[in-house]
Amino acid sequence: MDLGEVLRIVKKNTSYFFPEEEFVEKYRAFAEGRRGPLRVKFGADPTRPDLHLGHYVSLRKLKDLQDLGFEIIIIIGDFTAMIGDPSGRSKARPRLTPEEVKANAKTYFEQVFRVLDARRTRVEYNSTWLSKLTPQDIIELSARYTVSRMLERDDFHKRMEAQEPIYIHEFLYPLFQAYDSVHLRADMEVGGQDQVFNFALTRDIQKAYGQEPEIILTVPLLIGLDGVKKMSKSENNYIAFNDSPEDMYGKVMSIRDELMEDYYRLVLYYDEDRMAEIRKLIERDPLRAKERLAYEITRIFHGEEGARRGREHFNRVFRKRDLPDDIPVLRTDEPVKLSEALLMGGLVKSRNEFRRLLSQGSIRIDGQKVFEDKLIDRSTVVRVGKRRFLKIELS
RNA sequence: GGGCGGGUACCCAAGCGGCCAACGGGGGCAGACUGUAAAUCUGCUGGGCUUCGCCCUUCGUAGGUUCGAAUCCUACCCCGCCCA
Repeated sequence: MDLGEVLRIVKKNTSYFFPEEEFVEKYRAFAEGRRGPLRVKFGADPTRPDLHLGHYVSLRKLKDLQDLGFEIIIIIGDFTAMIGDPSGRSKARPRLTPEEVKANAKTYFEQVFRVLDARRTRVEYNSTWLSKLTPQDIIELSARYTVSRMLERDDFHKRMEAQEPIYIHEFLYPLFQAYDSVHLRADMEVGGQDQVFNFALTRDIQKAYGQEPEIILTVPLLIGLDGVKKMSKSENNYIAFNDSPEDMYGKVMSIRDELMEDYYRLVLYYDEDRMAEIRKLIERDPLRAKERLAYEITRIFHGEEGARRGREHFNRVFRKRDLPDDIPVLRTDEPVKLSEALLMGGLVKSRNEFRRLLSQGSIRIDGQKVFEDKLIDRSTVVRVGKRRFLKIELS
């Protein structure tokens, strides 16, 4: 494969790729057999094993690199998880026990290896080397960077201005992450756009340890379901790998129209020719464009069959306002009040919530709105709002 | 260590003796509309109830003053800023 083609693949959908000359040099050496494959580092956060489409953007990129013959190294940050990445956050995360880390890592890999080839992927836990660092080592490491440079980082800067606390150990996060790269002699690191600071710092640290600095490759952040913030678990605006086909399809349908283009490009990975086509479709027939997007994305994770199921469910439940084919059932042997049934079925959290919904006309029995707490004395289907259902079976 | 400011519901943030379950915004939920769980508009958003009124719990923690406190006092815990 010629260099131009390699660069085209590597640079596709990146927000930041730097420095290109260093990459070219390393790649040439690799292609000419003067060195082994480039070691590409990717950090995983074991506190949140539930992967979502935002992660998919990075993983898809890694897949390309893997297919170019590079060595993909996934770092399970079990040690750094005790600190918590300060990126975009204001609170430290809780510490995890080794057992929790192990369990999380397992679910994590189940998801990652739907995209990457497990046999060709190396996995490392950073506690392996970080827990062996002595206080002297840590002093040595932290002596390579200054406080003011650390404070340049956007997150810290904002927190300073907002007069929010910054704890000293939070400075250690980027330093330890950098040390991972030193330990592995990483040639390249992949991550989201929000990792640019950490990666840049890593380059400096590597140089300070007399190593060649890693090449930085970041992918754009995917905007989440709220249409504003980046997709993340803590914002609860994400589409997870493990969402059911119905949820996945529905969630994609719920993104705002303006986001479709991003999703086509970053998630479906369409190239420029197809994007031109898609832009026209979005313009002409946004609903069809979104249906296609929802179908294609669901298909990645659930196959053709799952995508069809998701679409079918959506059209039935939301467009036609019919009942889904899979409704939770509450069995009872004597008549119950509607409020009791919904409480037991978990459709409402409290009686007060029930009363509110009732007065707003959100509760339907067999399709008919009800406004009082009726006694249910026959088998029936209750719908709360658009999305909550309960079948009550009286025996 | 000293001085000052601050800790309010899921988040941000008003309130500063009774009209406070507590303004406003965000988020969430719901209704209308629609091309969808888009957009837009509207309502609701601690719990319980014998439901248009009542009871319980909540304003960092623990006590106290008062007929009555998120609002005043005391102690303690925590955060920010400045000085050292």
